[in-house]
Amino acid sequence: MKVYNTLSGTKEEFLPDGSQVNMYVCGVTPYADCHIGHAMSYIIFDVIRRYLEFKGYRVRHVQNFTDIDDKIINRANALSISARELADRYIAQYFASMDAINIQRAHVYPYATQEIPQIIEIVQGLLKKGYAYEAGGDVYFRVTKKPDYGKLSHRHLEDMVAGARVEPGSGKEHPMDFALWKSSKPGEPSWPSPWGGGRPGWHIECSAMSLRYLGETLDIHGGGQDLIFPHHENEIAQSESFTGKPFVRFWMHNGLLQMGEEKMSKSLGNLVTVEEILRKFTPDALRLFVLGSHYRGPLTFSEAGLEAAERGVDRLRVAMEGGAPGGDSDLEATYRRRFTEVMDDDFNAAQAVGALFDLARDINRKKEQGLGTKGLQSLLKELGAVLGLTLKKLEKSVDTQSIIELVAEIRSKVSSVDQGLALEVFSPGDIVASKFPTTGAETYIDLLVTSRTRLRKAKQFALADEIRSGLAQRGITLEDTPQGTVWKFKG
RNA sequence: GGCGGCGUAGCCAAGUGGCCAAGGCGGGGGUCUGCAAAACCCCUAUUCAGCGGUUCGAAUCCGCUCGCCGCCUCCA
Repeated sequence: MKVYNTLSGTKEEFLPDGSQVNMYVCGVTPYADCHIGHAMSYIIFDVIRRYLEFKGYRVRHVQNFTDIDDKIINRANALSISARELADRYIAQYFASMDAINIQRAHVYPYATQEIPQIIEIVQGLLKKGYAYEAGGDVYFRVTKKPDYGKLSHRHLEDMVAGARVEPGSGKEHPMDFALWKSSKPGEPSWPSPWGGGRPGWHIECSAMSLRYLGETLDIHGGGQDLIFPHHENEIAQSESFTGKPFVRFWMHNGLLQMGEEKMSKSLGNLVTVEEILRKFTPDALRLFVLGSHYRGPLTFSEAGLEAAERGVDRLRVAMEGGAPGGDSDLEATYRRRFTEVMDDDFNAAQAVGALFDLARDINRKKEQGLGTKGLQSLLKELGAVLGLTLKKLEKSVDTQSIIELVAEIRSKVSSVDQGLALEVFSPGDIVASKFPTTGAETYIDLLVTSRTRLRKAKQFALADEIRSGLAQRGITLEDTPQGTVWKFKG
């Protein structure tokens, strides 16, 4: 399979050492709710991992939490809680959001604050080799000592220095030198070190964690494109200077989520949280929205786009319903091959999704023809799962009370039309059931559906249609099939 | 100033030298249905921002022009 490598700027043949793939994905700084940009990135790397596993690789996935930095300290101070408390709160929130959108958990989630000894060891090693220097309790990386500094982001030191926004740090030898260790100010969280009390710089934790949990050379290191510079560039500088080995075989970066004309970012304050999205759309719809475009390209957030994705995923859900035993091994093999071919080409999930829609059409076609569909349906389920789609039926909550009101309304209308019909439509047992509002809404919906069927048999179509439209207003759709009427929640 | 990306049907979007330019949403027609819904069938880009060039052949390669965006500062 081919995978695009940011380092080379081309697609390369993906050949890990053995059957194991070591994958490190940059995690979050837990100081705020997860937004859909995070969702996009982690959905993408979730699919990459799921596909590698589908291909038979054993993936070891490590993802960090940067649980100490300026933003955490500032936010914690503003809320008058400890940095630890704040980080723990948002780490819990991170897991809740990601679990909700069916992201597989990494095997290890190291915390920056729990890797201090490893970090200090690396900083000491870099000092010893002359790649770093101390300046007043801070330790900086000496970028001029690394001749290929800039190789990931494809820039040169001279160009960067020429840029307007580079400000020389007080004790820095070179404006692009970056902190490995920062001395702490009074009142800030602090860890003892050979250079005095302080805390790690932003980039060093990833070098320490990946080295400890995955070894000197990673197969895949991923994150958003916004991390290419300076974060990942600096990680390379640190890690390779320390170990003398190549740090990463494949650098993978996802495109960024855009909000209309501008990007979504914390500083612009135009964030949409995962929680907000899930109030309106299903996790599958969010996934389909993300996977509909290429992972390296930008994605523009839009409610209309998510609505389209919701309708689309509903087609896949419908294809999973019903069906008869039987298979079509040729067709199954064709789809499996098509799916694999496009995913082998740098995880072209958009093409894979296209294959799933065609597969769904073939399933529905066979259903119409009365042919066996179970084989194709289990394939759709399997390939959908590789993309992290659950294809679960929509489950929404309904207002039981409003359904009961509809029952009462319909009953009075039926009896005003024909007393005898009323008795027939709502049998005594039905009416007894309706006197107990503690019963779930399903009971009443079923009651209405049954009554509607009887009304239709009696050619009372106006009343039957009132039941249908009444339920529709309450978020429930009816479908009359040869096997009878089924109801479902509206998408 | 440096680096990188984008511009494909009403909308989203795949496609990087050659079968009819994926797929989704939307729209139109039809089948089914008491009517619907869902599903299925057919239609919805002779054309890929514009202009030149390379080639037997380009949306795909090269050049220029126009428009848009990201990174270079915390960010997935």
